[in-house]
Amino acid sequence: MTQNIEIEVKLPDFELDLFLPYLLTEAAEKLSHDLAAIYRDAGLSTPQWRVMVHLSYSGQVSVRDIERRVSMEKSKVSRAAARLELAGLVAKRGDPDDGRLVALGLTEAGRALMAQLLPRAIDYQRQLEATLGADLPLFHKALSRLLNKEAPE
Amino acid sequence: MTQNIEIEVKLPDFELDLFLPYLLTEAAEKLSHDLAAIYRDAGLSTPQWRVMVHLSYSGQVSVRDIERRVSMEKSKVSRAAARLELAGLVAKRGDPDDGRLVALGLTEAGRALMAQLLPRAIDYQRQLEATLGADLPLFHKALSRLLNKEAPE
DNA sequence: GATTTTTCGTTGCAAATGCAACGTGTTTCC
DNA sequence: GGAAACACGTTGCATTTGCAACGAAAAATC
Repeated sequence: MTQNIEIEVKLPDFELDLFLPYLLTEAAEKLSHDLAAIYRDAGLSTPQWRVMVHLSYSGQVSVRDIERRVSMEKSKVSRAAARLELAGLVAKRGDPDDGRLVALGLTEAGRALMAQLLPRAIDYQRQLEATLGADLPLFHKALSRLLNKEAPE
Repeated sequence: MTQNIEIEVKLPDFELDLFLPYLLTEAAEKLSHDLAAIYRDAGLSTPQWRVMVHLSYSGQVSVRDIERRVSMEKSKVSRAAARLELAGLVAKRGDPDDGRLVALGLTEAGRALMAQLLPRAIDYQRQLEATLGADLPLFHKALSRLLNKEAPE
């Protein structure tokens, strides 16, 4: 007859406050949330904002280009672009050379909107850089190391 | 009679690759994605994982506690907890002192699972720390500065 | 040059999300 | 002690999301 022994499994110590995936997520969500105040009044969602930003400093661009550059699902890009077109901020044409591609570009209204929003985003970036001060280059270096690190296993 | 002059709105230069909200989001998503490989096989979603982690180093805890501590919507916590209970990983009791509160805690099965998963998460953290090397303390400092920075406006 | 493969963008669908509203229980205030 | 205000956790609902599947178009293969 075996005894019924209650074994309390011992868990390793774990400091959530030092856990980098958690910390980074927190920081990213905070910055994105604060930034969103800039474009939300203009009726833009976050995916729409990202598309607009990309179109602001690129010329004619396909959905696939944005997908790769901003790492957004192509369906997300597609839907964001559709709404931006409805709002008159983005023009969507077929690429004359390749019938599969769509050529996205800002309309004049889109450029006018971004001419208002981008300076505010740049200003926010300046504030963040000021917050980091002299540590900024090192912070960038650290981020790019994390981004380029290959996945484990 | 006014001339119809096409004015191309000039947009300010904008380097997405240096934009901190974007960079942080990228890095956070990458780390979270890589980490998810550890708990996804166990059938845990990300919200469920977060709840499990919190319960691993706290005792009996209410939904509100988790909401505040891990900054997850209470509905998200509630639904994650409901599924964890169904899976037998979490026990949900009413708090005897306060009838509104729910007392969440790991079951033995839950502790056993986390005893498997936590070391792997800790190992992943060690890899990240190794990647950052001597810059780790400064990186932490930078992150906490960004997190504590008050929102503009 | 016809056929198979691949690429691109959209859409259908199931699941997840955020928010408000609700029921229940507790605290506050008179 | 009763009424109003508040806190907690769940649920309903509209919206968003990710993924797979699809049709159209181009590339690759033979």
